[in-house]
Amino acid sequence: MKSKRLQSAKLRSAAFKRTRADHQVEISEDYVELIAELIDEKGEARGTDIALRLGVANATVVNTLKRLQNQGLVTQEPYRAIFLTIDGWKMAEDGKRKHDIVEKFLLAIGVPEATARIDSEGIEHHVSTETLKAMARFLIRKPIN
Amino acid sequence: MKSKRLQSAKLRSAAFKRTRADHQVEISEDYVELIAELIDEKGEARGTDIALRLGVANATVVNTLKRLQNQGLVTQEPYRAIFLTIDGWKMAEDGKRKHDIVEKFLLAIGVPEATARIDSEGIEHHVSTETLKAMARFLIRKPIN
DNA sequence: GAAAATGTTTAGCATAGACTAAACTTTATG
DNA sequence: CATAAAGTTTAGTCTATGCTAAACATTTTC
Ligand SMILES: [Mn+2]
Ligand SMILES: [Mn+2]
Ligand SMILES: [Mn+2]
Ligand SMILES: [Mn+2]
Repeated sequence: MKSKRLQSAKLRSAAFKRTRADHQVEISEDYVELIAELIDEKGEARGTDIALRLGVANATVVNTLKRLQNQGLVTQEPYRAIFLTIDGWKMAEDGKRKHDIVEKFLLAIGVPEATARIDSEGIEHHVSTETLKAMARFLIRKPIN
Repeated sequence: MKSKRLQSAKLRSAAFKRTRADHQVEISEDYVELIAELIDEKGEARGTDIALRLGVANATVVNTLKRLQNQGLVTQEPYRAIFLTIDGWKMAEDGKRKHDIVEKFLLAIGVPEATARIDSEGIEHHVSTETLKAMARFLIRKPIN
């Protein structure tokens, strides 16, 4: 009982710290995933399309892309389309895989399609490898009915 | 086919917008839930304990509590404990209920305990009423084994 | 009850992510 | 090919969340 009390602050803060860490990479993940999507769909990713799909202002995209470039996830030149680096592609693919599993999993437990699309956009970033595995296991055993 | 394309930017941005909205209330939810927890456990909530459990600096807690006070979620006086308003209690209780369902649900699909504790801290804020219902349904049908 | 320990606030700073408005560049159109 | 439209960047601002270091207040201890 006492040991549980004593550890509880440390245990508790570990969870909050993980959530804060998740939030730091969340935007990067969404951007690269979206850029990959646009390249796949339209052949190239332009700032305007990113802004439109994210629902943010153009200037916000310009700002964030600068950071992604500093992080080595994208390359860009003025007035040109945006490209992903090797690291960017890797993050995009991992992100898409995770996103798909989470969304399909929500559908499998009976969440309506529109809601699954919306909720998975936020949930995906807080799902650890172990939870993702559990979701994937569930999907194998009990596919979408 | 075309209509899907046309709607896709709007549909896509709706999901991102919801996630951004979730993030705006996330910290408030975690704070009031934690404050309720401390009051329950120790009889009162002090800044230091909040900081310790969240894993942030004391000054950060002071800052954030000012905002929560402006939002009408807490009341406080210098060098005194922190209290929840009616609205604060409501948010804390709703938050705890949601958090519990998410955590138990993760356990039910086979996520290890430590991981369920950590992941639920982030996931809880992105779970809509419908998804929460689906999780609750699942728990009734298939309780933790 | 004075000194030390603990708790709390203030001050100053940094980064991320959002916005609007204005400037500039590229592309399309008449 | 000149002008209009569309796309992109820059500049300036705001809020939220975090930090450290220093000041201040309360509580405990001797
Ligand atoms: Mn997302
Ligand atoms: Mn919670
Ligand atoms: Mn939380
Ligand atoms: Mn989140």
